[in-house]
Amino acid sequence: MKYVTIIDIARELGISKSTVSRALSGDTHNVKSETMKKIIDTAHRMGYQRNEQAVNLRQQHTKTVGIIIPDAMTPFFMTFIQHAQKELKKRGYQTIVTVANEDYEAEYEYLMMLTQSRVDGILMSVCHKDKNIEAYQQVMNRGIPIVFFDRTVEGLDASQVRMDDEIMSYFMVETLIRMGKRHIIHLAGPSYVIPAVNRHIGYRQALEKFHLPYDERYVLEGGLKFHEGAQAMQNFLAQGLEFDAVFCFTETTMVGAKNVLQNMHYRIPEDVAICTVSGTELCTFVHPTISAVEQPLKQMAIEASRLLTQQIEDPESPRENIVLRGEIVLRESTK
Amino acid sequence: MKYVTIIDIARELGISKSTVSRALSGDTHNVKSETMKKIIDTAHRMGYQRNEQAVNLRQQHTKTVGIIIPDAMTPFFMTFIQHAQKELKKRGYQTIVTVANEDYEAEYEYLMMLTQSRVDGILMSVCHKDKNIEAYQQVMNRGIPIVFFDRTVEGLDASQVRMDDEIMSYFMVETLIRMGKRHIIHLAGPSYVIPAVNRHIGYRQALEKFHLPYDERYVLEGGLKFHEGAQAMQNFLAQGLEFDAVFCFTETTMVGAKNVLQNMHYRIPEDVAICTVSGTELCTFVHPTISAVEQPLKQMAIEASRLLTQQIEDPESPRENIVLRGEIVLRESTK
DNA sequence: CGATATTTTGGGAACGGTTGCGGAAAATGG
DNA sequence: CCATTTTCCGCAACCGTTCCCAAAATATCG
Repeated sequence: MKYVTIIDIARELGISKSTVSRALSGDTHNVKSETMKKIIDTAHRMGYQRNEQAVNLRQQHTKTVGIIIPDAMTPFFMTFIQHAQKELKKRGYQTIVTVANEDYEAEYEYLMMLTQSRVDGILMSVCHKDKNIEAYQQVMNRGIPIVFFDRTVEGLDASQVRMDDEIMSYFMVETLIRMGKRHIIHLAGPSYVIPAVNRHIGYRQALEKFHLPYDERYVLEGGLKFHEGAQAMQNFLAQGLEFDAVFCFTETTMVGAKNVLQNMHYRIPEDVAICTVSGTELCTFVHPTISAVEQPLKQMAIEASRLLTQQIEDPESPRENIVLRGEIVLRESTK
Repeated sequence: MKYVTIIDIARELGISKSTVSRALSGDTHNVKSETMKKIIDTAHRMGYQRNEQAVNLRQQHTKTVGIIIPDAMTPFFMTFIQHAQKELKKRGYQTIVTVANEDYEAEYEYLMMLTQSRVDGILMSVCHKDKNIEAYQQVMNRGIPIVFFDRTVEGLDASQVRMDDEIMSYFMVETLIRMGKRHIIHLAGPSYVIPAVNRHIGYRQALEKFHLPYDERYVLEGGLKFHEGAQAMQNFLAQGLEFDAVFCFTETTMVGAKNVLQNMHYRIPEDVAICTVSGTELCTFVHPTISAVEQPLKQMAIEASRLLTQQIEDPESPRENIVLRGEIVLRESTK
């Protein structure tokens, strides 16, 4: 019913809690190996588990980092988190992950909750590129480092890790064009998410490079969720415009759009090619499999974790803006 | 750089920290409203945030519950967690979620980590029905309640929440039979996960009820992961047996099997009907949409949270074994 | 107005660890 | 065998709160 403490162990052995503490933290230099063994044995026997709260209070750090993501349903974030947790653990940090669910007010609350729990640093992908910047700044001013990944933020003195979205989008669209596609829809994302705007830029640049007209009617605001992608596609279809390819800014809305197309009996890839940025394993689960720009998720997670722990351990360490190279994987949807 | 404490506030105002503490915890009965106002104002002005570690240490509880799930990639668990977090928050508890990744040794480690962090209770879906039972028992003996959901465990004096798997599976297979299907494959799960065995039972009962032969060759051990489902399907196909429907024990492996079928140009539902237990939104994302038994996820999360907090607050409160009713949703894959 | 009741405040011991400092005991050296 | 160094251990302060108890301030009443 009650947890055993070092005092219990000390009493059991008739020694002081200082010695017990030292032994349990492996201070071989200051406690006789014989005593050490005795202490460790009884600690084990009594089922001792260090009280993290007490240690944190005393040490003035928690050895845990908070992670805030906008969405838990996209495999992208979940995979990132798995990698980050692994890397962070390797570096001696626990993680608390929170999901803002695309709601920047919830994001703000989680941010406060995490600082209140005294996390040593925060890894985050933001809901909205400007809504909470003052809050981010405030947290950083208090000495809690934040590293942003993927859905980053502008004008803050913080480290960031992201993919080369413009370039990869450019290449993806170029691929479509070289396949002979001439009426390429861009299922874009909201203008308040930075990767969305970068991917839109890449799309536009590719069209320009190949002297194809840039037509606003072919740029769909597809939101972030499955049903928004579907809705956008339906709206486009209602206009009756000619098209032969869809370039999506992200996987989730791509699936929505794809479903609408298939329900209308468009054949993929015969009638219309589809591809997306930020594809994950999900692109191989659906039918047909989808060509995608894959993010170097693991590397992103590792770099972000490195940057964060580095800055936790040395607040003066320089901020870095890391842009990683994505990779195009062609599948059935663009045959 | 440093957090402000109640002592800083007390010093600023020339009063004692006791009074500040009382004011900040809203003890209107013991502090003059005037003083209260003054304290709250300066606390706000100085950017005070309560140190949770200190409070936890003092209060001997953390007001947080740990959640352990076997997998983060299945929408089922993610959705459950979202609901549980919401409900738990409503009841005044924070959550720490950990993902064991189908590895019971990792699960054990997370269990230890959570008790070390002194969570007040644990909500979990296990990796393996027997591997860690002594550990669960041990944790519960220490007075930390555990409530199991979905992938439950046998022979423990713990509350559990799950769906009526046998019955729903029975009905789903019955539906298939009534449609005229006579060679129904069961893509089963590992025998160490309880819902998998229950769903298998339901399948078998339906066959018996309708006097269809139960043939071991039609029961595929499909594992838990996408590729395992695909592999199992491929193995079955290699045997060249006749079949007209597939009843899957879970969504993830269903998608794997479905892809194999579609790659082999089986038409769904014309050539073969497909359906699954534990379907989520994902079943509406794929093409064609998939008939499924849907779990009352929200209700499961609410019940589990209620049971857990109840037991945290009153250790003597009786254990409950809640079996919730699932719902069959017919879609394109069984037309 | 003094006595008593009530409200409001302050002092200080916990909670469970860590750690600098000093002293006792043991080891080493001459 | 004594002086000196080294090893090992205990004392006590501290981290930021809460909360019991007593003291102080204020209100109530005959």
